[in-house]
Amino acid sequence: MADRDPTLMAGIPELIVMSLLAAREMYGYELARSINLISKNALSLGEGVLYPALHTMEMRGLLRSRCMRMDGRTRIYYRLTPPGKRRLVRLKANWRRMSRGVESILGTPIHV
Amino acid sequence: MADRDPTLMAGIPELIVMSLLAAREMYGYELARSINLISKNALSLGEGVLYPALHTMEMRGLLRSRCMRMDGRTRIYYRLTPPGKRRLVRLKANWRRMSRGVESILGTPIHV
DNA sequence: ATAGCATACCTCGCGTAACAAGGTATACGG
DNA sequence: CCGTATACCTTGTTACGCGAGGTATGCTAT
Repeated sequence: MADRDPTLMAGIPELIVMSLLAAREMYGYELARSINLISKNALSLGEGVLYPALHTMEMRGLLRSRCMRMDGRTRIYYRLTPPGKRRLVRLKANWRRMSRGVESILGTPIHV
Repeated sequence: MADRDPTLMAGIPELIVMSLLAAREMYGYELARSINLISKNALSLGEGVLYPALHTMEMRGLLRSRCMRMDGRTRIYYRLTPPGKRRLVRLKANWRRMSRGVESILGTPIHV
């Protein structure tokens, strides 16, 4: 369980969210802004993608959330669980693998 | 038309098929084998993905097909049309962009 | 001959993920 | 007290990727 590889190339939202959460606890809105910021707008997770993704991941036991009041704001912070960390390792490896695969084809002017 | 960016990160089948066809005319089965071969099995397009994709792309005017008899085999060869070439340029740029975006996040142990 | 395998094409139906659009509520500055 | 930014959420649609299955032909070995 929590061990499937859905579509080989989709699931980037899951990958980048987990990757950010590996560094530190963050809340939804913050994740959305960080993704835009760090990737220089190459990536952009709409809230209609982000929030459902967070809920699904939590339901699958990959994330844990806790409600906190900070700066007069109620926020839901998420962090990785151990299964989530394990899954992140696998997702990262899959990404690199398939990314290299795509590059190998893009950079093949003359092929066999 | 023939100008949409579907899901930001899906459409890899379309990208790699067009990328191969940019080099030379190929037929479906050959594409499937080439993708496995060149990517060293990092990528694998099942026929349930490949053939529908080819049909869709042809319907959208990105590919043209012609039936040929070769080596006692009937094959359907596909090649890029001018709109297809233009679209390939865009898809490639999108791929690089989003690929770099993902890497920027994966490689961010300490972030802002 | 003929069985079996590789080649070569195809379709149907499912699950699910990405997305847009819309909705609620609170804090804060002017 | 109004607008904007923050912060969360859901619903409905779409379409993509995929597995499973189906057809037909040519080659090779028995």
